[in-house]
Amino acid sequence: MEQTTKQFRKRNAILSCLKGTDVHPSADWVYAQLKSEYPDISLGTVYRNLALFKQQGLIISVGTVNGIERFDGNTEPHVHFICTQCDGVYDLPQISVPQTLCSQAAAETGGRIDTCSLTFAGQCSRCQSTKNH
Amino acid sequence: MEQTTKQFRKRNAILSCLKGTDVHPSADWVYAQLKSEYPDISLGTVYRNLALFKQQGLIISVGTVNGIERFDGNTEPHVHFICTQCDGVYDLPQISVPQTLCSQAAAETGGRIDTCSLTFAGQCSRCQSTKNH
DNA sequence: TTTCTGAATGAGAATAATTCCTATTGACAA
DNA sequence: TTGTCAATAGGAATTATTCTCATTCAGAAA
Repeated sequence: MEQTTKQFRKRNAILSCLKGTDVHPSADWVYAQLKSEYPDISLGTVYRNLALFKQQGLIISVGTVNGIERFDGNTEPHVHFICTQCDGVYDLPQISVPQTLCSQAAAETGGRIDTCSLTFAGQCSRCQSTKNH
Repeated sequence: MEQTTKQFRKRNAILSCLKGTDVHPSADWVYAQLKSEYPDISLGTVYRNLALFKQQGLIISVGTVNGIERFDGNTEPHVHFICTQCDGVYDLPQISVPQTLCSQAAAETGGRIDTCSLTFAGQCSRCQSTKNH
């Protein structure tokens, strides 16, 4: 962890925000969260640091949901579920991709495999139980 | 298949373009492909029909690669590999997601699951063999 | 202390993928 | 012929994201 001097206070706050939530937030969500504690934080700073963390492997991208990129502070391999109605992104911790699949993929491509992402999409239970008027 | 009257000529051409390629193209790629045969085709028409086909289930979205959405005319469940260097999207036809995983996912979410997407990312063999100067 | 250098940032401009708007055209039915 | 409706072209509008640049700050050097 970097120092907590004023120089890195916002950067650390952005990373902590990612690590401390399971909503798989967008850049704008992080920005809104930190706005109260850091009123002068800039959206550009959030984007800049998210790109940095992603490149450093401290966070991952879940992909885009409705045209907006979503991030995940949990870099352990795990499976996601996306609700196409409320745009919520959820973890499915009980499921994992068999290691054999990754090996087979590596063999089939003949190239190098860095990441693997398994994502289900549908309608979450909350949206299902909500009556659509 | 819809009629091949002039009314649907471009619409059909867009769908045929998707069905007849394995490059998992972007809207702009489709537009460029059809431009020679249909010089007055509009990019808006491509976007409009891609959205329509996606909604009708005639094509699927592979997700965004470098901020650009990529499509696939093959709607059969299959696995993808994305090269992060050349942005190429490839099929991995020898791999498939075990049906048990989908069942487990459905059980774990408690909601409804519509789609499942397994995607590997890395560097394709062609990019690997290309020397980076 | 003072000066220098480089990283981090805020603010806003710029970019670019995608969507929206409107007039036009064509197919078909009455 | 007339009316209606869907499909389209063309371009404007939107918006998530990136870029630019002046400023601030921390730490090293003098």
